[in-house]
Amino acid sequence: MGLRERKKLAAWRTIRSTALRLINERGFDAVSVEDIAAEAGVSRTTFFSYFASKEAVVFDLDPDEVRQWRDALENCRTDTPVWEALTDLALNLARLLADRLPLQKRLLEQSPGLCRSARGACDGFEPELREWLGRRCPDADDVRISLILNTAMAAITTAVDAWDPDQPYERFLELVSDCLRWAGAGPARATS
Amino acid sequence: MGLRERKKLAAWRTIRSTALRLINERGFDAVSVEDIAAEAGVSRTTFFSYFASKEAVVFDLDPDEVRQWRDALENCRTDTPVWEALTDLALNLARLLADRLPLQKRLLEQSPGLCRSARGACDGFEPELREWLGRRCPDADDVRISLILNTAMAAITTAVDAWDPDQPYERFLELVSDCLRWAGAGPARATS
DNA sequence: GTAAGAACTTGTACTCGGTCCAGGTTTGGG
DNA sequence: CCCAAACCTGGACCGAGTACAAGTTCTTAC
Repeated sequence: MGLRERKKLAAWRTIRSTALRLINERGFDAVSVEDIAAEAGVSRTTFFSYFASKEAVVFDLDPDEVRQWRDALENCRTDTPVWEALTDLALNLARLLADRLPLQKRLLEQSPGLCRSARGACDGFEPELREWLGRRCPDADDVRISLILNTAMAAITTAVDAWDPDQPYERFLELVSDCLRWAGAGPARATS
Repeated sequence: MGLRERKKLAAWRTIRSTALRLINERGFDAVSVEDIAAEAGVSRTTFFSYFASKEAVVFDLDPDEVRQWRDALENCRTDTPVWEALTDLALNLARLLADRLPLQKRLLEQSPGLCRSARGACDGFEPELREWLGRRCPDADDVRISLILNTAMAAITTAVDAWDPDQPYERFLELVSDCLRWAGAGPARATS
């Protein structure tokens, strides 16, 4: 890894941690991109060369995390039913994000403007997950694949919504697991 | 209905139809709020007093449609299983939106910026639907209610995504119906 | 070691969405 | 007919995001 790459990663992390600190202190809407850039010792333009939007600085994954996530996708067991494997992946991901998710959830609660883009944050995982699913269920058509994906996303979203970030993280993992189990079993059966 | 209200509704409809015409001609990103306001013979400020955002002018419901939707919610049969009733509601809503949905879908395809807010458009129905669901399943806890709601939304979203707006609208209704049936039955069972 | 060139940063200027407000106009009720 | 409330308007303002030209720093090939 050359000097250039190392510097880039360092800059990325500086900007991100600075941003999270400021936003944590003052709230998302009360911090401008200028504030973040200035405090991180970088220009506004540079900020936008690292993050596609102000929201992205809250939701983007660290390159390390991306690598771990890809590994999890690769080394996923193939002998279990799809929905179980999907649940494992989700729990895996949840553990991967344990550091930042409580903060993110707190931010979501206090500034509704972020909620919209939170949806978009999940979309980052979508293409790879879809490809994985396609490999995993070669006989399913596109609509079914999308449906499985979107249902799983909905379950995870529900877990995030329902979770109180002051509760221990274990509680969140339970929620993810529960929601996926319920969704997997089908809402039509569970209700009168 | 007084003159004031009638004028307001007329203005709402003028702005909306003007906006849809322009956006349809030039694309969402190539039309500014100024353009819309000017063409509708109204000021920019007034535009924002009618619509909360530029996206809203594409997705907001006509007051008439809102009334019809509320009616559908009220007069919903209570003797069928919840998921079936929910499916009926969705199909009802889909028929209600038959006029504009093809256009909306075409816009979604061509300008990805709209996709984000499309999610938010569904959120408009959420509070009332949630209340309806709560009345319908008094013994379910909040998380379960959310899960049912979000799963249904995911199914509908999937149907919208999968639908080609050049296909007849009947095809879309089928997709909605199919997606809700599959999601209701549970993705865990349908897959290996 | 150095020179050419790619990659990165920066300031500036611009567009556009969205908010705020003060003042003018219209409408409805009494 | 008149007053108060509701409505519309222009203008000023803020912040996100983009474009670009000029400057700086790293890489690489010689």
